[in-house]
Amino acid sequence: MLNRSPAMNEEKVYQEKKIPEDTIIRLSYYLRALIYFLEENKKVVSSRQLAEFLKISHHQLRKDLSYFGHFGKKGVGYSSYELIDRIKEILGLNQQWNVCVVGFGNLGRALSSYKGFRDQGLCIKAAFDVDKNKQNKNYNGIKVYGLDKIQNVIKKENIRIAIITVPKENAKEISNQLYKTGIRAILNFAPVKLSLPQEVILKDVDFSCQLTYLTYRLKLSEKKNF
Amino acid sequence: MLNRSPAMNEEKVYQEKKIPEDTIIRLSYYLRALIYFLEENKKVVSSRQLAEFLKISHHQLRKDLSYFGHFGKKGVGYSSYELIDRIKEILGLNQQWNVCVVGFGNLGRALSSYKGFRDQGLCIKAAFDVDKNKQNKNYNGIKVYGLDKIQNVIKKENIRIAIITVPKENAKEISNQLYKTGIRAILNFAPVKLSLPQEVILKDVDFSCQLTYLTYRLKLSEKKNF
DNA sequence: TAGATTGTTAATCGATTAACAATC
DNA sequence: TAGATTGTTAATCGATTAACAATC
Repeated sequence: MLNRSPAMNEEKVYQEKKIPEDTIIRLSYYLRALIYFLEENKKVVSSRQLAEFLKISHHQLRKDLSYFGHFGKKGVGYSSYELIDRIKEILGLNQQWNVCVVGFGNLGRALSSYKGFRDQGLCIKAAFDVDKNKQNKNYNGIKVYGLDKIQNVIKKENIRIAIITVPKENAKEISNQLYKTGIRAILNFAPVKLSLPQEVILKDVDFSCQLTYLTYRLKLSEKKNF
Repeated sequence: MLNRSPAMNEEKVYQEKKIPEDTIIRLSYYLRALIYFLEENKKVVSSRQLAEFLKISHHQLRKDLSYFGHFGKKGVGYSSYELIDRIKEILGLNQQWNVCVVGFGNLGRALSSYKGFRDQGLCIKAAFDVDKNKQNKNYNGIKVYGLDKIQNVIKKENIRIAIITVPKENAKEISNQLYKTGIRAILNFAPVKLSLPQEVILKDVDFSCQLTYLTYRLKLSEKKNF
């Protein structure tokens, strides 16, 4: 690679192996399962039990965890409570993350009131929308601002993550604006490929694609049965 | 890939090579890009142009298409119009699919009014909710029914795909009910692992997981800068 | 101690990348 | 013909699966 920045070499110090994105996603599932087991008063769980519950292989679960350290006791299993803590630490969920939602249509509203976020340290601090009628109102404790307030509110509320739910025509411009205010992590629901510098962590969620995968598979299984 | 589904052996008879799920998802992106290019009056596109637009490699694009046939002209490229048609055919988007939404909260409403679906042949025909206040009303042309009407409406409207947006506590029961009425494809937004027979095509969408991936990466890049 | 279960290494599998012959 | 681009085969890369030694 040209122009390798010094930070690149140091990275190795912190992380020997590249960790698959799927592993990270599965970590969230492990966390959820562990919380469930703890609620059921299971204080120790084995990789087999967790894996069975989540319908994956126990090999994979142990392999995933092994990227990050040794969390279990051989012959015994994992302490639910401890492993929850460790996974939260790995995922960065032991701290609070302030989030904003840009675009306060149906989807923006849905995400703003989504219960699952808050107990993960994900805190939606503000929403933005062009529509004057929506502005300066509270919705489930979340205030809606005009787009011109993006810069100020993000700074003031120390927001690090943005969720884009604006129409696809406006998504690119909004994403650039967010970048300028210092946002480096975006969850994008607009069906467009955003053009942002590499340093931005970008995740696309695309409903149409997912539904279309279903139609593909349905069509396929029809062929099977003639 | 997460949660690879096992029904693969039988498919082999009808389909020589196993096709990666990611390839199918990318096909949706190719389709979208092609539609964009056609709107811009580009009647012929090369794999390089499409790939550049989507920020993937042209090798991958051609490889993906090669699973399904030969759609281009060597030395020339692809006819946008033709390739659109072929991809729609592959994905099953040349026919209408009737869909229902179970759970008419914010998210259910958001999906019901999502514009991107209809021009893909995805037609939301009905919604269901426990809340009596929501029932028997129209919302953007979509009627909301009580849960007791699931069986009847799905049959009557010839619905093949269900979207689950109920709270996690109710998702499993709803999914079983849907299975009993003949639904074999489900897009599940509830953060629980559903237990359904293998034949059911199931796709989970999990907002928390995706956001958490962002927190993980943000935390990681912070470490790098020391 | 015997049984159970972890953590890690090795083997397998599958997907992506690259190269190139075919051909428009 | 020369240049461009596809489609496919081969090479590489990476992730999953399996096996097993370590050890509670």
